Amino acid sequence: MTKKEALLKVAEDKVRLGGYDNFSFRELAEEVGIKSASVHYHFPTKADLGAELAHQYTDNFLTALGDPLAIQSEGKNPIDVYTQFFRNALLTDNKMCLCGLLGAQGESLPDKVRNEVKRFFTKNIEWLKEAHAANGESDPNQAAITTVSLLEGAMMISKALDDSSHFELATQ
Amino acid sequence: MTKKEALLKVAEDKVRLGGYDNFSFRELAEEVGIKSASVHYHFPTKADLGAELAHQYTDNFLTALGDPLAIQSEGKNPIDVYTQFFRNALLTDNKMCLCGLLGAQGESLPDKVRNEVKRFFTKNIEWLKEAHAANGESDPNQAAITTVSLLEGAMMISKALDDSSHFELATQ
DNA sequence: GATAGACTATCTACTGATAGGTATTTATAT
DNA sequence: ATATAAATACCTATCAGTAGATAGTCTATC
Repeated sequence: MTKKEALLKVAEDKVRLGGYDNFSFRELAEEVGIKSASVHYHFPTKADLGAELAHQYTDNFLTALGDPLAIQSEGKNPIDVYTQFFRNALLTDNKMCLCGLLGAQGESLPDKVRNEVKRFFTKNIEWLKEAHAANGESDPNQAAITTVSLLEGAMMISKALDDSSHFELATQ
Repeated sequence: MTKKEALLKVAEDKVRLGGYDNFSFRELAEEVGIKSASVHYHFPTKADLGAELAHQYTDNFLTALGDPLAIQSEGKNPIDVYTQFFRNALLTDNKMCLCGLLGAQGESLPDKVRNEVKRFFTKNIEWLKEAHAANGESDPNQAAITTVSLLEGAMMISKALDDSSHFELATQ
């Protein structure tokens, strides 16, 4: 893993725990074993780092999800698969969705970062629309927005109350 | 309005826009017309301010909501009333729910603040359980958690995409 | 004269950012 | 093949700005 990759990894953990302000160049540098000035070589500004982090997070998530139609053709319900990805993020990582937290902070973020967060949700809703359409939902758009809202909200409540059984109840 | 009340009001706006780190004693002082050192007279530490803010927010919200059974006896569905309060918070204030944002940031907050956020959600779920029970729901607890999850999530998505029509769709 | 609510002045710690230097590797031109 | 140029990835040193917090002082009110 390159230093740059390591920086993004450490930053992701910190942002998912406490938001955009929950990491500093000095902390990242220290955990990775370089100096804070060197972080600026890889990411000119903090906004650049945040934007690249959200962009990569989005791409990784969508790649891992795969294609909703392909999932369905394997006999699985794509909505269940989607839900399972959120459950894993909460239970395995024990952390919030990166873009959920950043989305809530939206108005205080640099434009660059906010745009990447928007991209995350736009692409997620597109994916869910396809999935709900494939399931024969009468209003795939509404179903998509409801699904992502419920999952992000259930994550938030679980983190707030520090009890992931709430996620299970809300997604049954 | 006392200076202390004014401080809490300014702090609430800032937290609801960007989270716990989105205000400083200096900013609050300036907007209220006192010096930052004087803020420490009213709130010894930032954690004290944050905790009192969340506590008051919770009390104000529950008081405004009223009693679910009383609402029902007026011929209204308490869940619709609850939803309307969230809608107002989003549309009128154009801001996130204070405890939604703080809840997502949970792990990076001082214990004092986190406990007040927990209190908000615990009390909200209690209220919703009563409301769903009054509505004859078979599993009021699950319904309560689902309701608050969906509303908080819909708020988050609306703020992230800067489009409150998502809230309307998700809550239909 | 005691208390409340402000003040001035100051502290230490940390923030993101910049300028400029040092190896090391890679690419290009002679 | 060798000299030169350029890009890579780090470094030291430092900056101005801001953070939360404290000690001690003043003043008005009760």
